[in-house]
Amino acid sequence: MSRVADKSAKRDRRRATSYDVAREAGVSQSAVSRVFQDGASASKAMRDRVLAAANKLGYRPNAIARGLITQRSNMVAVVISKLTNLYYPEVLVMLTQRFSEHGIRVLLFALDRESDISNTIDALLQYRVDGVLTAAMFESRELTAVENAGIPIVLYNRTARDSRVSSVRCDQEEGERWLVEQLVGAGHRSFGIVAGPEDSIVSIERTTGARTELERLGVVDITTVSGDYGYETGRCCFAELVEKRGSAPDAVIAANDVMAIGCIDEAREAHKLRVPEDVSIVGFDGVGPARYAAYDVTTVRQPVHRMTESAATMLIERIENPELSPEKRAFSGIQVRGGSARLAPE
Amino acid sequence: MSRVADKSAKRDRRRATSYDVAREAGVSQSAVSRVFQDGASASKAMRDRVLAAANKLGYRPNAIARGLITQRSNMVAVVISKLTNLYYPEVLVMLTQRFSEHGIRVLLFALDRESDISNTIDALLQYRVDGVLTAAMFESRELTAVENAGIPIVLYNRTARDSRVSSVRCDQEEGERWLVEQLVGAGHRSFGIVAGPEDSIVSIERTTGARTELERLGVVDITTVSGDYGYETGRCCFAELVEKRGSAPDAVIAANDVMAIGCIDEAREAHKLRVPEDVSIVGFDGVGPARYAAYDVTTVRQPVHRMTESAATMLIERIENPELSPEKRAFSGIQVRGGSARLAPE
DNA sequence: AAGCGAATTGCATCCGAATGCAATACTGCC
DNA sequence: GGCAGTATTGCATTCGGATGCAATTCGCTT
Repeated sequence: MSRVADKSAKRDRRRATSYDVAREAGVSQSAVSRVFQDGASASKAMRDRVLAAANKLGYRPNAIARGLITQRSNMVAVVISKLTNLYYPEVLVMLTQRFSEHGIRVLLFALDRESDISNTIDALLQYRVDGVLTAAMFESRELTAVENAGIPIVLYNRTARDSRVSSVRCDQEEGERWLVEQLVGAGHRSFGIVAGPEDSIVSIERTTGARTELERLGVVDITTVSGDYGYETGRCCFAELVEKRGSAPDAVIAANDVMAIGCIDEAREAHKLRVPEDVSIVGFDGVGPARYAAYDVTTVRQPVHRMTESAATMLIERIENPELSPEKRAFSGIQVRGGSARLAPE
Repeated sequence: MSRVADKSAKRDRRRATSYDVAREAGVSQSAVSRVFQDGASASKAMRDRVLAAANKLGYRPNAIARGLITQRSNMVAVVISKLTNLYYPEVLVMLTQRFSEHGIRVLLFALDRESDISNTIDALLQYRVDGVLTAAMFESRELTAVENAGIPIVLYNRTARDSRVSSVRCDQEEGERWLVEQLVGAGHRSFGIVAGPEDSIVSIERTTGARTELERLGVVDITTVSGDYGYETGRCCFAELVEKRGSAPDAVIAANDVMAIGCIDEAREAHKLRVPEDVSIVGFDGVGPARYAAYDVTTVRQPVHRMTESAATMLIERIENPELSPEKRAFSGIQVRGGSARLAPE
């Protein structure tokens, strides 16, 4: 009795397989398999019978089993790190949708500590993902591990010294050049730079981009401090800048919008400065809060939509044709002339 | 010649299997399999030889094949919808980390249109996920489909009429009661309510919670408008409120922080009102921007950390023991007395 | 009605790892 | 030294669907 109950419970739990459907429809398992494929040949009669049976049993092809035999899991790994900018959620949602339009699922990996990365690589290799899209830092060694496995990889907003790797990025240097030109053109002569975490490549690109351009234009009064991309550190950084220099600089260039917002608040609240009259503050990214009326940050917006579109497409192309050579795409940011800075007249 | 080249290229591409390792180590495939499991018996000598061979060949067990035979994919589906609040990214990252601590991977599904949901269900059933955690709306029919497949499911911030389903949520009604008490206690008598999208359960809970409590306290002057959780509509909603009523209400209760921020900006900029002197504005969620000095929103913060922890744990427990009965947990929000509203003295 | 090519269908095998069972090796004990 | 008892190891099978090949059926021509 208990055995019977067990068995029936088990049957309820067990999902219908192609064999079950085949039996139900009185055809072979291959036939069922073919009906659930695109290019396979199957007569209308067959198709109808199989679909009816499948429907009756609630059959769905097992993607795991299919992946085993076809050597395609139809999954890609998307790797993000915790520290990444506020705007990544958008990126994530957009990417997921792009992939899903192509029948590809996203296996998400979020790492907070550096040490996690090797575990992460291990996991994604075990799951035989068809491709990897990463917005987190990969060392050359890690890239090699993924490449050796023959898995295409696309870097999002990071570039590898290793030139064999495809990447999509926003041209941070170009964006910073524009910001600097505008600020210098408006007469600012002393500058504060608020960098992000030291191991953030994006931050490095932005701050060195800004510094290089400042120096090219003959600006010598530059003070640099660094935060962690967060609001609180934005405030601290502004305070630190003032303390270091004895007074506020003419302009502050923050490595992202959130820190720029922190700077604006700190300037206004703690230092009674007017923005932009007393101090100009600019950011980078073009995230939502940068548009809030209280801040209206002058910034460079990343063309997130086109970037994710591009990244997904590049990865899919390389999954379908692994011989495709690497490609690096850089997108120009969108210049946003907000009210948080005095700029050169247009 | 070309055949040889092909073959070698193919071998490079093909990943080492347990058979390859077995051959290399001069043992059986079963032995390799056992070495890569936890509770299996294997002598030290065997283990060493196998690990050496595995290491040499860069072998990693194929999670897909393993999943097929063990009937456990070690993946859970996390479903989010595009419209969801700004704070979901945190949720997503935290969840992913919780699961990954248990060796469970996250398959991400993002839906923007309602119609997507049936495709999504289909996809997650095909991938034989071990569990489903959803922050998007599931109709009773969809819940049934998942349950019939014997897959445990946990709802995040939604409750199903269907009481057989586990869920984790923030007690929205309680939060709204507190906000309303505070506002009424401080003497506010006319209220505007800014609701979210009409199909958002969270919004419905919040606004009816607020309205019920207002009515209980004898407040009759209530005007309701609705937006889409975004900043822009927050601004529009405030304008709409003023237009509808002919003047601003004493207080505005927004369904989330972002719209509250929109209201604050609109009140200040377009209507030259002081916040909170002329109008009090409160939100819900406790997202990052709510803390920015320019807004300092009075709100109820969701205990995201505990909620995600709880949700992940509940799902994992039910994966490991499917007989476990459903459980609903409600967490109290954290009261944040910001500067955007006049409140009753503590 | 016979004949021919194309479309369908079934058979058998494969993907890569897990596992019950049986065979073997090893341990300690008398 | 012999034997019971335990720990290792290998064999064979299994998970669920895809696919090359051969057998069969169908449609159409003459």
